[in-house]
Amino acid sequence: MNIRLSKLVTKTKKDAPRDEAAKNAQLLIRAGFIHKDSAGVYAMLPLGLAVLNKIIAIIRDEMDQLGSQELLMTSLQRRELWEKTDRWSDEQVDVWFKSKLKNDTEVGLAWSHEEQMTEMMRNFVSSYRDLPCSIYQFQNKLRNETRAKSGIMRTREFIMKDLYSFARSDAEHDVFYKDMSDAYVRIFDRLGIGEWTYMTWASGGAFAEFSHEFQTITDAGEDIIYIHKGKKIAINEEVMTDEVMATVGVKREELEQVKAAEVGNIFNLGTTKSVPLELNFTDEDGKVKPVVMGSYGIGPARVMGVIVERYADEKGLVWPANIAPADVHLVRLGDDPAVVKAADKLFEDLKSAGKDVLYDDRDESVGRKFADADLIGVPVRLTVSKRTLEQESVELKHRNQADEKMMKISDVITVLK
RNA sequence: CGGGGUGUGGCGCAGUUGGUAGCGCGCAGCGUUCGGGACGCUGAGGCCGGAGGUUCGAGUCCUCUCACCCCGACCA
Repeated sequence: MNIRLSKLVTKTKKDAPRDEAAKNAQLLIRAGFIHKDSAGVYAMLPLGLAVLNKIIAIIRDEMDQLGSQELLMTSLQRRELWEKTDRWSDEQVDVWFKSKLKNDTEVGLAWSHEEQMTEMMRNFVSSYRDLPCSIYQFQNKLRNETRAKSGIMRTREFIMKDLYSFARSDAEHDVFYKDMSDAYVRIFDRLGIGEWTYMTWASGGAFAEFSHEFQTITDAGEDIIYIHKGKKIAINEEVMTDEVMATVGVKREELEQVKAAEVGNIFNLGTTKSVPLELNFTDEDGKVKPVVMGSYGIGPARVMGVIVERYADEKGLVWPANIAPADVHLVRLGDDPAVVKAADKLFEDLKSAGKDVLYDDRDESVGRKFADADLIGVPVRLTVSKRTLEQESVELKHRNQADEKMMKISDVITVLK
C-alpha cells in the first residue's frame, strides 16, 4: 500500500495485550496489522489486509495457471444438503455454527464448501465433454473450534482458498492432483516459506489411504511430523508406521522429528461426494458414472501467521519482499523545509516507479520512527535527513540486514528496481 | 470438553489487616528537543468484567456467572 503514516488510521503500540501469548498475534497487533475481536476472531486492518491480499494474489495466480476458475459460494448452507452426506449432525461435525431462518428453517454457516460445490456442479456437468475441470474460491469459513489458539493460526473465522477438481477417472484425477501439488510447492516458495515446507503424508480419511498436507516447520505449529530433508518429504506422526515408511520409501533413521504447522492440504475425495450427491456424467461409452473429485485448501491467514513466526526477530516483523505491505519504508527525519521537500519528492518518484511506499512523514522522534519501521517490517528502509542531504543522498537499510549504506538520491530508483 | 491461570482508564501494571483508586506508556495543550521508542509543565480519561451477598463501608471477603490466555483432548 501507498500511504503517509500521518494519515494511517492504525498506530503502533509498545506493549502487546497481555492475553496474547502467540508471537504472531503480539507483533501483528502491536504493529497494527490485525485487531482481535474475541477469541479466535481477528479483523484485518489496512496493513494486514495488504499482506493478506498479496498472499491471496500469489495463490490465485497459481490456481489460474492451472486453468482453474474462481467463483464465490455462500456462507448460509441448507440442512438437507448436508444430511445427504450425513455431515449435518453435531456428532459427525462438531464445528458447526447453526442458526435458523425466521420461519424456523435450520441453516448452517459454512465450515466447508465441499457439499455445496458438488451439488452446484450438477447444473454444469453432465457429459464427459464437461470434464475435467476445477473451480475455486477465497471464502470465509466459520468453525466453532473448542479452543482457538496460536493467534491467527487457529481461528473460528478465516478465509480459505478451497479448490475442487472434477475428473472422469482416477487416472485423470491423479494428473490434476500432481499438478496441484507442484503448484503448492511453487506457492510456498513464492511466499518465502518453501525452504521449511514439506509435502507430508497424512491420514486420508475414509475415502483414500493418504492425503497430503503441506507442513511448515515452526515451533508455533500443532503437528509433529517426520521429515526427510534429502527427499523433501515428510510423514505426519498420525500415520507414522513401518508400512507407511515403506510406502514412502524412507527409513526411520533418515527421518527427523519436528514441530510443524499445516499450511495447505490436498485431498483425493474419490466419489465419496459425487455418489451421495449424484454428481454424474455420461461417458463416451454412454454409461453414467460418478465424477472423481479432489479438494485442495490453503489458509492465507494461517500462512501469514507462519511467515511471521518464521521471519520475525526481536525488533518486530520481517516480511519477505513478495508479500510485504509495501516495498519501501521511507523515513523523513526532522521538518527542515529542504528535507520535507526532498522526502516528498522521493515519495512521489518511488510511487511513479511503481513502488509501494509507507512514508513516515510524522512529527515523531528518530527513535520512534526507526522502531516503528523495524516493527512494521517492510524490506527496505530509506532515510532522508539533513545529514543525508548534505551528500545529496539517502540512507538505505534492509530490514533483514544490520548495516546501512548511503546512496545518491539520483540512484535510488534504479538501485531499487 | 477436562486441568491451570488472568480480568482495575486505549495498552502495560500497582493497589497492604476492607476505609471511597494510583503509576508508566499513549492521548490533548504549550515550550525545548530531533540519527534509535527525547524532556519539562499543564490537562482529559476509570459505575475496578457482570450479578447477588456479607459489612457502617468492598477493587479487596463469599457465592454465582461471563470473558480471555495456557496445557491437554478434539481438529473428517
